[in-house]
Amino acid sequence: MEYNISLVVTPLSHIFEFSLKPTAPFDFSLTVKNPAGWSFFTPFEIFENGTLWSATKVSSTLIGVKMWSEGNISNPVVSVQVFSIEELAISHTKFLIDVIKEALGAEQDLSGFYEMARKDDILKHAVDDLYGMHDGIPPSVFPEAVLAILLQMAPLKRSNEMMASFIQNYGEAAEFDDRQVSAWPVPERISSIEESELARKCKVGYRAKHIVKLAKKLSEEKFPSMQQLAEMSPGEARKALIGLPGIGDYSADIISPHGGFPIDVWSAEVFGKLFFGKKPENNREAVEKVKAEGMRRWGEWSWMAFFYVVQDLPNLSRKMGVDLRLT
DNA sequence: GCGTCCAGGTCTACC
DNA sequence: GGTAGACCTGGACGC
Repeated sequence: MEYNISLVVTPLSHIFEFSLKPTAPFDFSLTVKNPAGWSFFTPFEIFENGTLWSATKVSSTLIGVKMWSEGNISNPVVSVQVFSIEELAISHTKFLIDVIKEALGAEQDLSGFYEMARKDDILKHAVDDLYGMHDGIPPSVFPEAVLAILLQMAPLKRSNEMMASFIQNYGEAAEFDDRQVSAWPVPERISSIEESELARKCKVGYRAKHIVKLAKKLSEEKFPSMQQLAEMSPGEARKALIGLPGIGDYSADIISPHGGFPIDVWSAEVFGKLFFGKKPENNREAVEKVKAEGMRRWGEWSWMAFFYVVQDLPNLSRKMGVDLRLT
C-alpha cells in the first residue's frame, strides 16, 4: 500500500470551547471509544487517558476536536475544544456544536431501549456491561458509505488496510494540540481521480469504481445530508441510500442514521448462534433468516440491539455460555 | 513454490 | 422479478 503520497497537513490554531450535558445515563469513554473499536470520526484518532483527539471535515471546514469527560454516568458533562484554521463565524460554531452533539448521541434517550432490553435474555447482559453507551449520528454520508463499500467481500484485516490507505493517500491531516490526526477525504477530491489510480494506490480492486462514482454523485448532485436522512422516514432514507453506487441492503443498514439490522456472513454466524444456539450450516444462506429473527425479536430497537451485542461479544460469550468466536 | 478457494455484498446480464 | 456469475486482492490451505 502507498502511504503519505499526497497527505496535506493543516495546522489548526483557532479554538472555541464549550461543554455539553448529555442525557443520562451517558458513559463518555464507551461512547467515543467503544469496545469493538469503531471510530468516532476517523480510525487515526487518538484516545489517551480519557481524552479523545479526532478530526473531520464539516461543510468543507477541517476541524480538530478534543473532548473529555468532567462528569460521570449519571451526571454527565463533556468538555469540548474545536480547533480550526481561522476564527469561525458564530453561526458556524453553533452548527458545529450541533454536529458534535449528534455525533455523541448526546440527546439520545436510552430508557425505552433499556426497558425492552432488560426483559431480553441476550440484551440484559449487554446493557448491563455497556451501561450508558450512546450511539451518535456521523456528520457526513461519504465516510460511512466508503467504509461500507470497503467492508464488502474482504476479511476485516484487508478492509482496515484499504481504509487506512485511502485516508492516508487522499485525506487531510489536522495538526492541533500537539497531535496530528488524519481525516477522511471529501467526495469533491475523490470525484476527480481516476478509478485505476485509486485501485492501484489503495489496492481496493473493483471497489474503486463504486467509490469514485459515489464521490461524483455526492459532490455533483443534491443528495440528502446525514441530518436530512435522519429527518426522513426510515424507509425513505433507506431508499435514498440504496440508490448510491455500491450501496445495497447491508450497506444501507450500516449508513442509515435510523439504523437497521445489518446482517452479513460474519454477523449471521454470531447472531445465528445467539438466536438458535448453533452455528448456521451456511452463513451466507442464513443471512435472511437471521435478519428476520432479529427484526421480529427487537423490532424498532433492532439497530441498538445490534450495536450493543456487537460491542459486547466477549462478555456475552462468557455469560451465555456460547462460543461466539468465528469458526 | 504453486494453484485453488473464498472473504463482514453488489451489480448486471439473462431468463 | 428472480438469480447465477463476475468482481480485486491477498491470506489460508493443500499438495
